[in-house]
Amino acid sequence: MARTPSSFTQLLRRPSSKILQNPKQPIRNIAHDNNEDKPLHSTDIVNQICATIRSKPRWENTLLSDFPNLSFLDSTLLNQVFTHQKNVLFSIRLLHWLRSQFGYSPDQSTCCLIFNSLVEHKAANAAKGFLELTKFVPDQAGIESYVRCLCESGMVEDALQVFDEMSKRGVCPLLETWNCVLQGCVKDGCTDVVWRLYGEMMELGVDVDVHTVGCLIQAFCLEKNVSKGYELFRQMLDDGFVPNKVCFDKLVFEFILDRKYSRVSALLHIMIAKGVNPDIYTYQQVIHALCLRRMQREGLRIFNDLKDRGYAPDRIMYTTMIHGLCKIKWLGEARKLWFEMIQKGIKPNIYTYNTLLYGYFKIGDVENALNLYKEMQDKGYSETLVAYNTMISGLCSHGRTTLAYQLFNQMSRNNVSKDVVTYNSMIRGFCNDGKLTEGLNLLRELVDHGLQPSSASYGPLIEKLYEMKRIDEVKTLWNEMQEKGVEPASVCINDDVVIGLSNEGYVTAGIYWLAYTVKNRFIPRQETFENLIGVLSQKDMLDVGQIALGHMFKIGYIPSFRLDAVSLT
DNA sequence: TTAGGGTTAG
Repeated sequence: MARTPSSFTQLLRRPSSKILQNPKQPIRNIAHDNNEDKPLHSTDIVNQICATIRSKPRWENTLLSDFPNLSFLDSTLLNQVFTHQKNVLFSIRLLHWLRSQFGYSPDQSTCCLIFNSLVEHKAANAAKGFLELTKFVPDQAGIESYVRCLCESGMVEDALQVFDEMSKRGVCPLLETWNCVLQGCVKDGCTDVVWRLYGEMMELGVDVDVHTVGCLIQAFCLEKNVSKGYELFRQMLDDGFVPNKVCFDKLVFEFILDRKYSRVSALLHIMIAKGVNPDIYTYQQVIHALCLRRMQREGLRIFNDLKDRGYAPDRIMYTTMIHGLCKIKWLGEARKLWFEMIQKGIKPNIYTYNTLLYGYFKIGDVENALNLYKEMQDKGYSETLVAYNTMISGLCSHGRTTLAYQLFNQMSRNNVSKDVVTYNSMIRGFCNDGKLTEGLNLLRELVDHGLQPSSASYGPLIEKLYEMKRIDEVKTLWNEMQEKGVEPASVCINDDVVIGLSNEGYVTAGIYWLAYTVKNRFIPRQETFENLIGVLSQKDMLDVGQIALGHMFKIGYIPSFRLDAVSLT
């Protein structure tokens, strides 16, 4: 059985022609869906009204004069117009126009017609707005379609609200609807809701199916409880069911993250045996997971192997591989793939550009990064949150704080909202430049904007203030951090500063750090532990010292000092 | 022809 990542492609056969194509289908544009179905009770007038609405951009200004003798409140006529008018967004516009012109409010049958059409066309937002506007109450089937429509459009919170109301009224939804909501929750990463809903299903005695269990497997994967997910997966197979392909892919991904390569091989074998062939989605996940585990070399081998076997990597596959290579600073290989994809006719998109931009900064090639950013500006890719964040962080890492701050200020002018990453990057930049006041101001601004600060918001400021011996200010910041429940992640908060603060009498810092370390079972340096225990011992905080010592033993560190010397026994 | 996959700090 294959057990190493690079042998994962051994089972591959040449892909069928459909796999060679980009599997993404173009999204149907409802704004151009002009199927000329015959109206139910066809009249020329209906056709003319619809044609006018479709062809005149500002028909609202002329519709009355275009049809001077028409009674726009004739409900038979309106129903025909709404039926014939296939473009749901135009229907909504017409509805608003009729309201403002004549105070029109649609009757039950018209509401039903428009609402069903909106839901059918997956216009979730418009459907929501329509319900709010008209106070229309759809029938049971309508509500269920609406819930599914909301889920499929990613509006899971709205869907849950309607869904929960439905259960409160004692109505048991269709299995299809349950599954759709479960899937939506999985997509949103809300596993707690998945378990709650599944519990309700059990209580109501709903017969679940492959899709339901598929969602549970995915939920286990999301919670990093892959062994539980796999158990359920095996159980399904034993019962004679074949789980969704997504489950296979997610399990493969998680097993690679867990470095359980024999499990991955087993899964790939099962897939083929069950007629669920691994495809570029599967291998994209394989490469992504390998790169996350710093196994880019293996990932690249698989990537090339796939090409040799006739698979055509798509844009996402290229982006994933390029990103992996950028992360380990293999910019030469990354650029090779960048040009290769262009040569194959795949244009880099906003993700690919951001990735390469990150790569240039990673190796400190600011010049090429700036050139690429110019290209992004030309393509209209530059004014997004991630592009700005990549630029600001990259520029700050290489001493170009002033330019970074210019971009930072440009964001508000261009109506791009900043997030905690934007602020943290800029704070770090200012601190590196010794511009503490500016950094502190940004921390205030971050909080004022209602964003939740993280340890990376405080870390650089605390470190710099400590370096400058402004201990009182450090204490204030530390307290604020603790009050906001921000954990002192070791990548952001320097251990030596924590111990130093404890040593200077501010033991709170050490205790908070210790609680975080023990809770998350982190493995800090032995030296940090010993220093902390030393401080605690001097301060007669033996109980806390015991906790530190206990955790230290658990990790496997053997204290280099004599225990009786710190009077902890 | 179900959809599912990719980008930013420390």
